[in-house]
Amino acid sequence: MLKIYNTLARDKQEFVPIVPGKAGMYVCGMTVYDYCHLGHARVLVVFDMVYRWLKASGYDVHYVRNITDIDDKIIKRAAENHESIHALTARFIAAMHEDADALGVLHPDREPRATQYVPQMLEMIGRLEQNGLAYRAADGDVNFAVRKFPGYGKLSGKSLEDLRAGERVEVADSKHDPLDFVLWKHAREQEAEEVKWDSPWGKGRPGWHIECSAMGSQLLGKHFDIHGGGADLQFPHHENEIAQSEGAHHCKFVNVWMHNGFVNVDKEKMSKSLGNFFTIREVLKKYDAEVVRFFILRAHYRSPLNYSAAHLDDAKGALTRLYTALKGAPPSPALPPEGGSLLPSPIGGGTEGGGGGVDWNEPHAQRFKSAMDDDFNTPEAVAVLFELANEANRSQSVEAAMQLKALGGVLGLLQRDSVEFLQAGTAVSELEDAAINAQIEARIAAKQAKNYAESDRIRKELLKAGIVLEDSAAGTTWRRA
RNA sequence: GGCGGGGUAGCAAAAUGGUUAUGCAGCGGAUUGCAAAUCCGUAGACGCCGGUUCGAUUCCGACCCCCGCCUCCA
Repeated sequence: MLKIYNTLARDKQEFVPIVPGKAGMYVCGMTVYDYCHLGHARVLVVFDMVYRWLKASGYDVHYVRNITDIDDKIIKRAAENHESIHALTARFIAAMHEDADALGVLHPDREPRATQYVPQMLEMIGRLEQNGLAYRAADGDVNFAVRKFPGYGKLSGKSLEDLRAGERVEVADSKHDPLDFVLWKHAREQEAEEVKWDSPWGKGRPGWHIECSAMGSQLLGKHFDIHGGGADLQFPHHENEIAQSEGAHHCKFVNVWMHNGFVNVDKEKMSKSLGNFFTIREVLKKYDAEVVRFFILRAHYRSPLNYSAAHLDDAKGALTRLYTALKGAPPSPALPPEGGSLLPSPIGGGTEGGGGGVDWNEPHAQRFKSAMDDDFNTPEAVAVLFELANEANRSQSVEAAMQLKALGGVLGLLQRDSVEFLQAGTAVSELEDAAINAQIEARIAAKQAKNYAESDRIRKELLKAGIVLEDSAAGTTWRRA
């Protein structure tokens, strides 16, 4: 039985899908005006893990992750670059896909862009106006009237009084209430035609919050199962989504709200404004993408995750242990189809996923399942992986190794060939495989001649270049430190 | 100020009212020409003060400290 922490309830609750056997999930994705940083990586990986676990649990999942391709920052950046917003967003959407693929993130079922759903947004704004929840302000904007919506604040646990008391926003005169937010922004003279759409309220463009309400209900229905995003979206973004959706449709919007914790740097949230962010591609120059994925999944999704080189090194060492245990495992039956990993057969049978299947009756798998069912407790699930690695090492059991690999696959990990992982490099100037092998040959010759001084010299030299040699009965192998 | 989340061994990170988390690092041993890897064993913890309890890191209360949201933000 899967339990999920629901922000709306402030508690873990049993997941009960609206339609038995199906799950609809919407996650707020990126605003594409720059490269994704590690904070974005966390959302991508965390909800990819949720998506995979729901699938592994046998749900027919419909996963929607949107792209915000029209907003103030995009307009600003495009103007700075002297390029169209289309050119700008196209570039960063491509970059985001590259980053997501590298991290083993499966493609969502749908990836709607805000600019493709303007008609649906207009329709929704019209409904809100009809329902007396939207009004046209003096400046031409259409705003949502927060105080007309009774449930406002239920997600974030804020009351309108509290919000007003601590108010730090400069009040836009045109708003009836300082907390009202914009649904439709009137067009500005100087703006490009590209960012102007016709509407019953004049030319303009959508406010940020309305896109998720419109796309969510369009693609998943007016009422769906799971909505996720970073913890910083809880308020106001998700609060506003609820107000818009429920205000327009008069029915519950989302059953389960999930929010992932931040990536921190020196205990502070990684963010653009603080300038303490690291882009995914920057980090991937130094660290293997799977190490980054493992680093993220090793912490619980709701906990803060502190980023530092030392922590990534630690994650690398841990993942190396897992892959080392996989050395004796048979090679993968096939490469995964889309940048990710094999999806093992769903719990309770089924053959989908082929040879990557998990034996769910095995004790480790049962513990793994219990952990994942307990609000996606990946740290616990990963601990089970290490116990399986120990088992595989101790007993030299191929079954244990295969089970390890299969369970790792549920998290999108451990699907590469072990040697490939252990020898994978990331630095620019590295020894070629041929050079390494030549050195190894030379060392073997020295060893056979009992010239240990020479063999040790060669090993030390390789170690300086980051190459660790391992002698065994089967011969000498190498990996990168 | 309002609301919310935390403080676990050297580092990272879970669970749990009484019994081994787990990974890295440490220590002892096995193995190795020496190593590495691996295995076996071992040490080390629950912010502070009270309370409940036969027993609390785990429940309750006070306190100290950290972080987040309240403004665009994953």
